[in-house]
Amino acid sequence: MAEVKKERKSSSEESVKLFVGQVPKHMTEAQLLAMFQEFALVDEVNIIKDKATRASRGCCFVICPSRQEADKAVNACHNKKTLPGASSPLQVKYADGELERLEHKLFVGMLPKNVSESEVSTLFSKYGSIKDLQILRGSQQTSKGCAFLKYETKEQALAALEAINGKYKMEGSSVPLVVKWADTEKERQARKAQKAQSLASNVPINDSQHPSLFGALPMGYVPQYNGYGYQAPGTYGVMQYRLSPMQNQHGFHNMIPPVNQGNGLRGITPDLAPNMAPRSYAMPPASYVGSAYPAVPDLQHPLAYPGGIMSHRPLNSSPSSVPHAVVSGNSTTSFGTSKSSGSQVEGPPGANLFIYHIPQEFGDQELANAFQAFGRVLSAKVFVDKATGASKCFGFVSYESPEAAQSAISMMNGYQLGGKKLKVQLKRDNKQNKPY
DNA sequence: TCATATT
Repeated sequence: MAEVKKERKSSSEESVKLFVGQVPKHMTEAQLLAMFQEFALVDEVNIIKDKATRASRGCCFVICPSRQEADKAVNACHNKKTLPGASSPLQVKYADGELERLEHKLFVGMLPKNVSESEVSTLFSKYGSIKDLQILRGSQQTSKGCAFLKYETKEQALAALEAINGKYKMEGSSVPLVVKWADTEKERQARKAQKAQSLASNVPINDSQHPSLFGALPMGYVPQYNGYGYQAPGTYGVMQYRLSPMQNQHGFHNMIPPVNQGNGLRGITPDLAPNMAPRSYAMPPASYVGSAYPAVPDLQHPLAYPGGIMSHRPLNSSPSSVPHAVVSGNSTTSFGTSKSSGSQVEGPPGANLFIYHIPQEFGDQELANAFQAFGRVLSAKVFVDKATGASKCFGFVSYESPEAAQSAISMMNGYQLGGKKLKVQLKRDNKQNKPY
């Protein structure tokens, strides 16, 4: 019955969660706690673990009782200490969403374009002292009709949110203001990635695979995900249809291949239309298509390039979507059939490669396929941009043996693939000779 | 252009 006092500091309003990277996988929470407590008050350490294997993912959360203590930990440790076994210094920063939560930042939408900062300020000052306010503006300083706003306290922000959101119309406006908590950095990135994704996959692809997207719409209407980099007033992230003349003229309409205009022809898939491959790479002789290629590593053209067959979907290719050309034949070494999931398995010293100038559309699977002729591929990883999902065009391949790696280097280094020459070399090893 | 990982 009696009020239960907050039992844990770690769940209180003012506590701060830090994200810590470059944590050796063998370290325990107790060890980390002891280490961080040398620099700041710490309530708790949680190692972030793989959901399936429960193994450490090499990072953790640190809960500090206040922002001040959290800052002490950041200042003392971030980029300043390298733990034994780690390859680079500790990364210590506010966990995703913490800064936003701490700053109680509000988004205000549906502002009339002609209202000024001071008018907004006057309205919102009724609920507390405003620490920061900016109306978002375009290139000619024209208002975008929304603003970000910070109060001194969360209570003030909440009071304003509840009093104004959906209830208050500014002078001359027929719609009420929208007030909500600002998106976190992570939510923005997610939206950005989704946008990049739809641009990459919808626009250049022939519509036969996306009938639901365009089939029922009047010409000139394209689906948009919430257009802006922030909340569109009143939409809350829901798909909506907007007229987009720019995309109609230059983006979407002109991308439809002539053969598909006006005749309602569907079902021409990229697979059957080799002329629609986005780029032309040196293709293996036709007789090799359908077998694992190369069967013999010392061919002139050691690659089975999947171009024109699967390259439209590099980002979410899965073993089942990988066509014939690359997985059959002699491969006891097929990447897809061995353990390929989860964390990167590293081979013995000298068996791990760093590869640069990987074609943009290669994913992990394509990389593995390209290198499987030289030995069993333990893992293959192409690095991608976190926000956009686009390949960074470099990656790693690990073999069981250094001999395989050497063979791959001699065959593949300098090999021209998609306009650029691959650079294939042994991966650097940062933590080779660690002290006992 | 060398493993960046957010329970």
